Amino acid sequence: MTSSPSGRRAPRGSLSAAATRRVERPAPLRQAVYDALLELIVNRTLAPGQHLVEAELAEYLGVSRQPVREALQRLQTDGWVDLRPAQGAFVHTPTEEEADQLLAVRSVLETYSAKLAAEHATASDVKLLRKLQKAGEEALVSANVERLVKANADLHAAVATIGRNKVLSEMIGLVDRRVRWYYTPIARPRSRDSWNEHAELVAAIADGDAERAGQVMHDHAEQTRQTYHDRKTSESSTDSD
Amino acid sequence: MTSSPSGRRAPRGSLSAAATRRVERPAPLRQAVYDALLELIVNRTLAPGQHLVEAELAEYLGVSRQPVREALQRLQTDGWVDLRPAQGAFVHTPTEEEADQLLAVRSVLETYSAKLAAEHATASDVKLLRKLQKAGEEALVSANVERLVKANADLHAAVATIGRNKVLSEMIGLVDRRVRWYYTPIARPRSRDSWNEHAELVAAIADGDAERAGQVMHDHAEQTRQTYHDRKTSESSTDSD
DNA sequence: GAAGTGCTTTTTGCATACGAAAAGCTGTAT
DNA sequence: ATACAGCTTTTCGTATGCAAAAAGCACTTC
Repeated sequence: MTSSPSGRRAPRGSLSAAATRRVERPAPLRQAVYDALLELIVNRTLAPGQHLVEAELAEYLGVSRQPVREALQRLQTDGWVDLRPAQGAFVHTPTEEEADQLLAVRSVLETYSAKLAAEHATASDVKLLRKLQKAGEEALVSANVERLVKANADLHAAVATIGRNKVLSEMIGLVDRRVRWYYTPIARPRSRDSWNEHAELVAAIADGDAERAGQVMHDHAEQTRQTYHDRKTSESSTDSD
Repeated sequence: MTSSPSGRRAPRGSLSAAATRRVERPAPLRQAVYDALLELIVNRTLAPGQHLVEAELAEYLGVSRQPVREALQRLQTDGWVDLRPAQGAFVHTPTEEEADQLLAVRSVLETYSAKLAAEHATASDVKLLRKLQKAGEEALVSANVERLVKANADLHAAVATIGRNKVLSEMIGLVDRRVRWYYTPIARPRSRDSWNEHAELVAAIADGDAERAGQVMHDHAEQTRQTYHDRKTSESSTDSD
């Protein structure tokens, strides 16, 4: 589709090695803005419900309103901000109901993803999973929440990738990021159990046992969901920050 | 058109009846453009792979490039066009692989949706489903492909809505629309069986039998997927349009 | 003192303008 | 005749400008 050896591109001379690496694209500004804003939202610099004024963001980021607008629109379709017709963008405020719905969908998608992974995993795939598992265990020991969250995300992403279904991977990526956004503040308690379950999952995938992998992932996801609810319940009284 | 005799907006007095109906919003232009372009893509006026030039679309639709750009970006995140960094938008060309992946994801999501529907369905929900089922059967008799496709979409959308999971509903909406885009040209053959399966599904939901509803929906989706593959296989020789 | 009304300010939505990159074309040299 | 190089044209990406709508504020009135 893209590469025709003697085709229109490939200006002059024969380049071989550099062919694989896509020419350094000008880096679309809107993408950078999107990433920057997403980061600000995820790390709570921009609080839920906050009104985002295009001009302010533009000045803060040193760009014009245009790329900011475009980034905000994508942020909307991805569920990070709400774009009210003539009022602008507001950081999305997650409701308990929505969080639960996301966790439910995540459970379903991840379960299927685990099954696919078990069916497709090669030796090197398993090797990668074991490496990520190890990284997770180490992060667990270091008690570094941020590292732990990242390790968790990496493992799940790897499983999705191994499943060889790009559509599914992308969806899981979207859902997981939002779940993590809601969930990060309470990610600590369940870490030990969580990584034990991960180990089981990796084992099932290594065995190529799709049914078991699916079952383990399902239980894992439901555990996470349960933990979220427990937290929420005990939350009603504690009024931190 | 939006004229309210005593002022543009009810300030904070006591209005009761009109409170439910949101004041007619100015209808964001980008949304209209999005809908228009999506329509053009779905009905093949804009062919897969075609290069969409912003200026052309803008002139054709009688607007400036700005709303067109914004619409194109949303179309990208929804998977309808590919936005190449410095080259513009191209109507997405669905590959067989991607179609299958979408059908697989759809199967998983719809199965869960059916389970939820069975758990949540009220008497009036069932009534609605039966009405939609009837509409589908009638469309089947009329042999009107377009009507049939719409009836099918309506039923599935209704099931999703009854499941009371908005996140899931939206996802199903996105996936289904794309599946239908790929699938419409070959929607005919399986209609009869398809609606028999629908009837079974509605019955299971009416019984509140989540397990059975899920099973029926799963089989239904997999049948669709199978049909797609069969078509594709017999397609290699026939070279229509 | 409270409520309503009109005005001002702010902010979005859309349009236009300009610079830069990419693609295509033409001319020339081998 | 072919291939390369430079130029031209097209089209995107970003910035800026302008009008309309919404929110906020102060004033007036009861």
